[in-house]
Amino acid sequence: MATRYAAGMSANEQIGARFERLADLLEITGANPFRINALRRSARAIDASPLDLAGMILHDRASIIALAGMGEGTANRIEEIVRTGTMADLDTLSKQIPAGVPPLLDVPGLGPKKVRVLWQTAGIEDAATLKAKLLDGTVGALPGFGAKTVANILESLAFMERGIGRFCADVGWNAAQRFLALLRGAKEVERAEFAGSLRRGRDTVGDIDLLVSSSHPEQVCELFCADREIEKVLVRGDTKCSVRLKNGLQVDLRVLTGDHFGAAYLYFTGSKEHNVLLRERAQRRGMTLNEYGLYPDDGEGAPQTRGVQAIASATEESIYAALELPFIPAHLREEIGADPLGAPAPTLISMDSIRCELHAHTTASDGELSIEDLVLAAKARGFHTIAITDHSRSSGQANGLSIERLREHIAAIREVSSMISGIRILAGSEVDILADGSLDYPDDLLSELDIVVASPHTALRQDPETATKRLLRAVEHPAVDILGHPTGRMVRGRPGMDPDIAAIAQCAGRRGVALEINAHPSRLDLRDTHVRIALAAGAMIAINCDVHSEEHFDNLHFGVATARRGALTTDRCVNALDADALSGWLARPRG
DNA sequence: CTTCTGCAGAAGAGCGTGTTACGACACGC
Repeated sequence: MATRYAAGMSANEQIGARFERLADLLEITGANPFRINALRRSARAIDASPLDLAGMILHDRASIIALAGMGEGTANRIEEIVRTGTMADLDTLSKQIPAGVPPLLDVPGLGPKKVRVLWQTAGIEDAATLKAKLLDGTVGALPGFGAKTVANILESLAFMERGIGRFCADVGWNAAQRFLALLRGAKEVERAEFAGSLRRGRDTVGDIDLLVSSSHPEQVCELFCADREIEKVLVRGDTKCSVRLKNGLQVDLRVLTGDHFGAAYLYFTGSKEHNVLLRERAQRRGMTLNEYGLYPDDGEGAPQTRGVQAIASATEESIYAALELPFIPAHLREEIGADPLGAPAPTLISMDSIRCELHAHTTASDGELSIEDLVLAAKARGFHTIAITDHSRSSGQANGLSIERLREHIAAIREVSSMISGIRILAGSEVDILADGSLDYPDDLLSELDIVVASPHTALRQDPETATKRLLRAVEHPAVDILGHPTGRMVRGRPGMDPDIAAIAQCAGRRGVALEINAHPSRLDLRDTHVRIALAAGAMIAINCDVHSEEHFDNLHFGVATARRGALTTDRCVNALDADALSGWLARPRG
């Protein structure tokens, strides 16, 4: 919540943030929950939309209303923001509700009802006052607040003071792999998987959702809760546990029997919005869907407890089929933009389609591997090509190569190439795109290279217009093949630039330049929404690990997940080309 | 606020767990 209106937000995100804030305020006033939910849906649809909604609202209102979850009310509000720069009822509510009250919704254990009681009956208007009145006994005397609740809220506040929010995906990935190894090693466990936003491949995770099938849930919960990385067990039931690790990450475990696994996997993978859409669809077809299965809707409660035979439950595939839907890959279960449920899912790129790595560093600049070790590592991964792309001269902090050193480096790469067979080695460079869009080496040197990845590393706070011009100039340079980590953002770090991705992608498409998804979990740049925009504008996409050490090859799945979320298909990815097609691409005519 | 059924008005996902008060409610997913 603190990051709302932060620099680096796109125009859509700034509009979406207003909707989200209005929803928070209305929730505290006790407005119709369906209305609040609808506002949040609009906020997410606006955030994720590849369309320039502010630009469209005045002349193409109908296209906005046609999007899923967007109606007249949303269009009116967007128009109001565009015309007046503000939203009248948001301003009115902001005056009525003190600024410190909505953030209290973020305190685990507090929902809108409790926040409202705290504010209206105890005059608590911010986190600091809340803490004081928890400690002096004021809160404990309020209805609905017993000793346990007071202790839990204090605990939550202390946790929040540690400043931990969402985590980069790799933190979640590593924790999940460790727990899965533990669980899969237990004889009571038939199957264990991670679900949630980690399975959907988001660039950050708020917590980890683990799912186990077993006939002995209590023993599984006991094993799980005894793990030594756990700081605190938050919830401990017979089939459901929730813990917080020492690094602050929350991990939720749910145990079910195998015949329900598909329904549970679907439910815990989410997104929440996707679940709601599926359940509404089930209702319309006279069925009811919960985490145990898809059942005929006979109007009674909880079908799984009454021995009702499920229509589908063991696999996700069977449930989608029974709902007359194509199977929707986890990466597309976000209910975003123009992706209404029921549209046929594209055949997405997958890990085994990736045939080469086109962005890697050696000890010549800031990598850990020699040319030879890098090449052998790439060969061991089964790649037909590895591109060696050390930093250029301006990247002093990364030991970028001078013109002379690059010439020597090219010769050294050619020599290794003559000694190692079975993989093609490209002599390249990750050349800096300077602030004005020029490249960091002279043209004649760039033309000697087999491949050029051009990337921005500095001046990442440029305004969108300057950034767009800068990147366009790089894409138009005849030597450039790939635009590396185009915005320079760092996940949970810096916002990076906010250029007009559509314009850049359109130019890249014309010139045969690929836009990179940098697979490092701290970058994931392009991000998922950018990939959609770039594909619509006609660009090819690269998925590169930006290898600095052997383990970096293992980051590929993060990049592929981002690509899948952006609906990238194999035919639009340069890393999926076979060796000849890749050569053909690199030999394309340059204007 | 949006969507769907029928054009104005209703309906809107479903469950486990914990707290607080002992059936009901809030919360979080």
